[in-house]
Amino acid sequence: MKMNEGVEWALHSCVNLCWLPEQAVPAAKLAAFYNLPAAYLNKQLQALTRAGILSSTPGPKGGFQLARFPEQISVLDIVVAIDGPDEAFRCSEILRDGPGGNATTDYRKTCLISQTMRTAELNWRRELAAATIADIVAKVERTFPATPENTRRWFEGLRT
Amino acid sequence: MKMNEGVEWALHSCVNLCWLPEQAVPAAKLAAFYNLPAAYLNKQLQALTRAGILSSTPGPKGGFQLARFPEQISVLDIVVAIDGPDEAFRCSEILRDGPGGNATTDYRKTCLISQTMRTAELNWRRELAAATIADIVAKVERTFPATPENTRRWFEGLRT
DNA sequence: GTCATAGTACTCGGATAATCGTTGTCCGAGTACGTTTGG
DNA sequence: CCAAACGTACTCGGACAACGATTATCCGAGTACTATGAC
Repeated sequence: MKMNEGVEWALHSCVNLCWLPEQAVPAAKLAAFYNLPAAYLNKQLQALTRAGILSSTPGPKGGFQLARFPEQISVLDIVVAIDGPDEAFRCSEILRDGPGGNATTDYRKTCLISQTMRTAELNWRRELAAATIADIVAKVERTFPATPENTRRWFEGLRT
Repeated sequence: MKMNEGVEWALHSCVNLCWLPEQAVPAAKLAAFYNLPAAYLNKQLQALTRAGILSSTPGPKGGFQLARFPEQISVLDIVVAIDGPDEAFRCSEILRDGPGGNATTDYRKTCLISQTMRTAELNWRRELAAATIADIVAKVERTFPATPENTRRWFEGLRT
């Protein structure tokens, strides 16, 4: 079980975009900040755009920027946008193929093993849905007060 | 993010083994119960054996059986045995490659994004660690009282 | 001097390979049982 | 009749392929800016 690596990149990029409001940042610059492969990060940002988390503008002075307020972007939103909506544990309803299996019943709901795995994963999703980008940004600014200004300056410096 | 499919098979097989105590059940029979590929299920049962969850005996009248009491086998134990111990979200510490990155600090602990993902996943693990095979068996017996006897009879019938 | 126009550089976007992990299969090592053979 | 040895069938165990998803890369469509030339 391995989550798509792009989730980490997307989360960090969204946090950085919070500190660069009112401007579009190209994928190449966001990638250069962490020395990431630019083309691949671009692919992830495209997924965020399709999900309505970012908005993109092509051409010179173009790039990506947040499409919503940070308070309205949950960590789960980004995970789903990059990693897909499917659950990790997928009940294949093997009880149906066993003796006494019924073709009509939905074993995803009746099977107690499925229920156990499902509720655990649902709570995981709930926790990630409660955490917003704004929360993370606030914690970073409280823990490392210099980070926002440093980040802003780094991107400004690259701009020249 | 997709969990190994064998986890579901392993969980169901362990529950079935609870109803067949004092005897070794070969992988082929456990697979036939759900029409699963026998050789591949065997592979998963091997992993459970390596983890100390099952004990195996080769030769005629051989097979697998629980190595511990069902109360001492958590769902997490089985997940870890089959799917591996690695976490789904793996912080690659990209902050180190960014400006102001330090080579000595452990960003898995300081990075707030990593913390958020980590605690959510830790809670997920905690929940699965609290659920034992005995719990699931008890719930099944309470919800479907006929299942244990039916299962036992099915395996006995195949034995002839 | 001013405006229109052509050119250029830059950006996203999707289509296209390479790599890794999961899925699936196979054959060999070892064990217990049944059978046979000698005493 | 009894016991020991042999052969056979069955099981796990790990090594070996096939498939699919993730990872990575590249080129084309479109846009805004810039430079140039005509009026």
